[in-house]
Amino acid sequence: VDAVQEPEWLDPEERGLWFAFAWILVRLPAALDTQMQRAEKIGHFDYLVMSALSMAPQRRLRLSDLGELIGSSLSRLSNVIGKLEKRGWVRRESDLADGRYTLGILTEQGFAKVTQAAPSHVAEVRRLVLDPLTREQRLALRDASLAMLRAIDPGAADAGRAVSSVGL
Amino acid sequence: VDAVQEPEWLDPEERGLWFAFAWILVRLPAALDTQMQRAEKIGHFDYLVMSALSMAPQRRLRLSDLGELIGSSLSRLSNVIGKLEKRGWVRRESDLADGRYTLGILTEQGFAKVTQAAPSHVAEVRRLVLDPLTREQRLALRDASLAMLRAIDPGAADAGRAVSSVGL
DNA sequence: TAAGATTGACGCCTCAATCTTG
DNA sequence: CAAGATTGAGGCGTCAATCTTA
Repeated sequence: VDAVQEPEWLDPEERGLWFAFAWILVRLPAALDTQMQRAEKIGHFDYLVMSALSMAPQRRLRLSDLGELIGSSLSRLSNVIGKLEKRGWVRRESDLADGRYTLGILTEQGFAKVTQAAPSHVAEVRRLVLDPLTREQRLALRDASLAMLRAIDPGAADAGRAVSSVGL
Repeated sequence: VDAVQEPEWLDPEERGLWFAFAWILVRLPAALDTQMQRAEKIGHFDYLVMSALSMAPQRRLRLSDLGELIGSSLSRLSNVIGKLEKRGWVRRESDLADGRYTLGILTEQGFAKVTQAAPSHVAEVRRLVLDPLTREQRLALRDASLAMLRAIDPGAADAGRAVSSVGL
């Protein structure tokens, strides 16, 4: 245990936090994704894309805006949109206002799918995140998240707020 | 945890937490991985593997134990060990006590690499997680993490403790 | 020229099938 | 057989290069 003893190492209290939290960072996303895949036959990220579209006016968004909103690269998004197109849940359309943009548009079937899958997702978020925490812990976790977010990317605070208008 | 009658959607307070936290779940691991890749030319997961080995007696571990310790599948681990072998940081050896096991053994160069990379990693954890939080927030985040961990996998509480002896 | 979008190459992860050892 | 480990196929993400539109 004394193999790596840097002057800059973490003290026991810091380690207690970091190890517990690091496990969450690994396990929680995996758990959410597995649940969505099993229960609804759709990946968590795909669901996020469709969820964002479902909340947007006209259920449509420019791909670049959508990417920014959910924190995805354009190339990843392009592939996912292609996949969702094949499933009949999303279609593409060139933006009439400016041909450089491509609109991602949720189809009726896509909207139906999101509507069907949402309760399952919400239930899982409740089960794994909300329910296990006390009200104080929930508030602290929110504040801690915002504080870390500022450290990670000072410009992302706005994006975070944008997402919250979407309904992850 | 079978909730009897949960609302289908989140109320504003719950959403405030979930959106902020979900953003962390996406950004923080990516930020840590990018930093390790840039600064030390090694992925976060690879570092974790070598770090675990560096703490073990004789700097060696059975692959199955190592996988359990850091929460990795055997196939993923096998590939990573192969990669680290090519870099000269790890070598394999059959377990003399039971030939079914394979030992992953950290080489001198591998140990040197971990030792060199550790301060950089710790500094980043401090910068993104520890420093932005108050002491109260750190304690709350730890407790919240443990509570969520129990909900995700009741048996993982022990694993979490095991990792904390390793020095993620 | 710049920004949005797309594509292909490459690497990584998961799953299932397989090999090995006891 | 059972457990540990390895391998190959398939899906996915990133990066860089390219195409398109303004």
